[in-house]
Amino acid sequence: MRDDRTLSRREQQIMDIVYEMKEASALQVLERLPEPPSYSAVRALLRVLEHKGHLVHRQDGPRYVYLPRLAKDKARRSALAHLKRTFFDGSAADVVAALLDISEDDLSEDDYRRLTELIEKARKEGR
Amino acid sequence: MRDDRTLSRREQQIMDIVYEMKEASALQVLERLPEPPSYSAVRALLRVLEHKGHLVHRQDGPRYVYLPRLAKDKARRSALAHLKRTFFDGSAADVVAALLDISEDDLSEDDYRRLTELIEKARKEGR
DNA sequence: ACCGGAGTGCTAATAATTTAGCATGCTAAT
DNA sequence: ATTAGCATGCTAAATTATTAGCACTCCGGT
Repeated sequence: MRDDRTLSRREQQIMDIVYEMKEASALQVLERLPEPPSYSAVRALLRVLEHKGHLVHRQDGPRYVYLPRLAKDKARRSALAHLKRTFFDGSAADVVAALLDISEDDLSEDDYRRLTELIEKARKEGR
Repeated sequence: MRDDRTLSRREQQIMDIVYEMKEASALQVLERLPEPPSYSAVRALLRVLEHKGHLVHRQDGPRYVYLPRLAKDKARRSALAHLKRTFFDGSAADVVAALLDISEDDLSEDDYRRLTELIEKARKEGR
């Protein structure tokens, strides 16, 4: 294990799954891994991720259920900031444009209203 | 090299750098890598990434300059879609909320106007 | 004509990741 | 009280990734 902050390929895949599911057992992770390895391989990785401080577990009956150690909120921001910088030259507006583009289908009238409100609110607070 | 689609840790780091810079020589990548390896290690990775189809290079005088093979637009969408799903339960509105939150400082009055327009436009087209 | 410097590709060693398998413990059902 | 099932931890082997170093080429300056 070279580094505690950056993740190996499998580690990254597993963290994504756990973030998406909020929490997951070894079996649930296994089921969602592309080119899934053995069950025990998954468990080993989960243990490593916990050791590195990315996950914590709680006992759920007989088994461990893992969840991200970092508050969802922080993880979100950090991932979003990284994406914004890496792919969008740091432009929030460009992110929104792309977002609308890929989201058309699942945005309701209410969603649009909410978005507009969010922006209005930020605009007022922002100064 | 196990897989052409998923990236190893270093490969991921390098791709991020190239995306952010639009294009980069081996030396430029090296300068930006955390815990930088040798120059020749970086060159080897760049060659691998090209072989895998993630980068292409063009000759720039005596040296190679690498750039992403995938159109920026596609790469953006794909990365954004992944983030939206992984961290935001697929909710575009939640992404925007977080985005505004981390972007306050660098949004001008004009930016806010542009954002509102984008949303208006999408709303009209979306139905 | 001969460096020196800066680029390339390639290769082989090293380091890290990823994996399977085994020993063990607990629980519930026969 | 055995057994089957499913969980755990651990370890060692196999696979991948990462790296440094060498051989070579090209160019510009002495």
